Amino acid sequence: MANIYSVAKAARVSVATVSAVVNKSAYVSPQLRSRVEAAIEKLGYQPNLMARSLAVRKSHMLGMIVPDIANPFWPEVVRGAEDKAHELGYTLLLSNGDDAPAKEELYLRLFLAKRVDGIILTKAPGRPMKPEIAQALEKAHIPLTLLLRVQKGLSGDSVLLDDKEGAFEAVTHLLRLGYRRIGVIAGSNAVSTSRRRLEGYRQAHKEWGVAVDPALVGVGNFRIDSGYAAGRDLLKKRPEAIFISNYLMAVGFMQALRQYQLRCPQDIAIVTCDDHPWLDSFTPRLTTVNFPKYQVGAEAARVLVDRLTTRDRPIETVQLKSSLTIRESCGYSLRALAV
Amino acid sequence: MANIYSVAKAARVSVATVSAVVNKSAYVSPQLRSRVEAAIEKLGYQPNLMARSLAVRKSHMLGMIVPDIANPFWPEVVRGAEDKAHELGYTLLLSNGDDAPAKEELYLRLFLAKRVDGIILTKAPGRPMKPEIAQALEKAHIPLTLLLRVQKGLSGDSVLLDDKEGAFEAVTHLLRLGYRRIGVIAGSNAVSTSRRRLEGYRQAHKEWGVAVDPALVGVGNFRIDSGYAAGRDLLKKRPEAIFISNYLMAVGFMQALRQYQLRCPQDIAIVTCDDHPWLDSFTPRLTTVNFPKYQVGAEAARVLVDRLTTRDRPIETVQLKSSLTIRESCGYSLRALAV
DNA sequence: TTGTAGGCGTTATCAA
DNA sequence: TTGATAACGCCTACAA
Repeated sequence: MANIYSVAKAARVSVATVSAVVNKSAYVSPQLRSRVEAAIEKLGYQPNLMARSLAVRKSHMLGMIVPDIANPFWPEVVRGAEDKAHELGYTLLLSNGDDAPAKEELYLRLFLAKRVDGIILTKAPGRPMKPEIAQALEKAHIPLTLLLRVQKGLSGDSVLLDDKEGAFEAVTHLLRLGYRRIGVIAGSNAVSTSRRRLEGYRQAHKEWGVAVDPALVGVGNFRIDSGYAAGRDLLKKRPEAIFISNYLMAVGFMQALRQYQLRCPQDIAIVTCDDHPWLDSFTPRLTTVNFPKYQVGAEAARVLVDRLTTRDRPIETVQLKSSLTIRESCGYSLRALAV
Repeated sequence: MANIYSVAKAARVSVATVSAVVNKSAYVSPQLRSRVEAAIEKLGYQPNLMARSLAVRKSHMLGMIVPDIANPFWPEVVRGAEDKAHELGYTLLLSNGDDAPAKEELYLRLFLAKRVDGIILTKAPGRPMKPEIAQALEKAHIPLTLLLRVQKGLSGDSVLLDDKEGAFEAVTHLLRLGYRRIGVIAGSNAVSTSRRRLEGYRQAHKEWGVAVDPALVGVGNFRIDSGYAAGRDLLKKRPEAIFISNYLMAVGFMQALRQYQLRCPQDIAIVTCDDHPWLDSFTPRLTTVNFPKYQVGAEAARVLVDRLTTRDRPIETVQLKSSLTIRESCGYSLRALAV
């Protein structure tokens, strides 16, 4: 493939001149410029970005670790991040950490070796980041922006959701409809997101002066199986309503419901997290806490690139707002009169 | 960050020796080896993969263009491709082409500039690939593996689905249940996948000696809106059943159904393409043509890397098999006696 | 305004 | 067995 020397030769100029016209980094006389441009055209010259990165010591690549792109929560987030990254001139390197610290470390090391300029990380729960890795990141001046989850020991910019407020609204909605025995299926306690949603659940109860029955608090891991398992347990305790911390666990919960031949919302009301376009079309139509997924990803890329391009800026924490989308699964239509 | 010179100095050896131990590319005496290893450890040395790529003229990166990661069909495919790529020592560069030729060209050029070793492409419909780009790919020896869709003028390895057979099975299932006025919502005719699914639909009718009513053939673009629009039109023609070419259009169709206050499967039976774990949990439970999405992605990466590592191999075309997952939306339970 | 030359971090080819 | 040294393709002072 053509390189800068071949176009320089073809245009009868030096490589510096070619570089100048390619990067518009210096004035080049019209004659030379057009000769260079003609040569570029003729040879189909594409600057080698790897070589350029090596020279300028900037890869213009961003690493991103999400738990699992196959979990329907993430695609939109990734799409947002990718769109914004490209818009700003960066390429995204995507990895699935599976919430496993070992995998996360593997990918972090890969990012380090690839000399990405920055990293968007949704931290795996459990083991905190290895000091060696944290130091290497530090030494290489590779900034981290935390996505959704925070963890003590990890500092940096972050873009978060209003998990607590979202859960609070959701559970308040249920309380307002008259439900009192409200269960919850939370995610792992090791994840800040889960903890904050659980706090929201508790806070709502407190404000309404309703005691939380500990037997109605279930814990899962954000995957379908765990929603099913937690659902089987919880349903024995006869809750009137339930708040579920993400979509996949809600799917699992529905399986349990089906098995017990219970109907929603007649036998039990449901409010879940994460909205999806298709929820409108199937029954029961879920009432959900709707997080701005695309925007989360876009903001993460934006914040990270800001950090990269303007130095000495204070740490930035953006918190995006959720909104409650009310459909039938919360029993709204049945209970409306009770409001 | 430490480079090969600093570890060479720290270990009092030459860079060649360091390189040899890092890559195990030559015998190094135990003494020197351990000195080098100690230095690497101490300095936290990570070889710079960009520099290495420049030197060996291999980036170990694969470009991948999918229409839209936010369309729930793709995440699993991408996950499969990513897992396999990593397993084989490659990194995936993901881009969303939005089925827009202009975007596709943009990303193809980016891949070219980044010197990816190979490209997995789900071709956008419409305009064929620009000759200049095709030639550049050719000249740079960057192989293409086609994902799901073929297009005349584009050659190379490919991994495809048995679209026609899948659709044939689906529609045959409906015919077997006794439906005769069976509609279809196909994807764009410019996409080979759509055409083949439509062929399957026609073939099934032919084999059963049932004439296809042209008024029952709708066309969309794989997105929700188009499913809704096509649904509104089609429902006026009073089909007894319908076959829909992908999940998102099925979601749109359900909206139309809801608007007309029609029930599935009592008023109309539905079979769609693309299965998802959550389809089990919501009503109507869709009968679907289940494509092995993860495997599609994994195979694409595998085929591409095979092409990269063993030369002079014949073009490979892998075709993966679908299977019909029967639930209630096809009216199976209502019609079972009729079989 | 244009060109020369050194550096970015590796690998690979030869000598020694 | 080890070590110089020339690529790899580009950028960027610094000179002219």
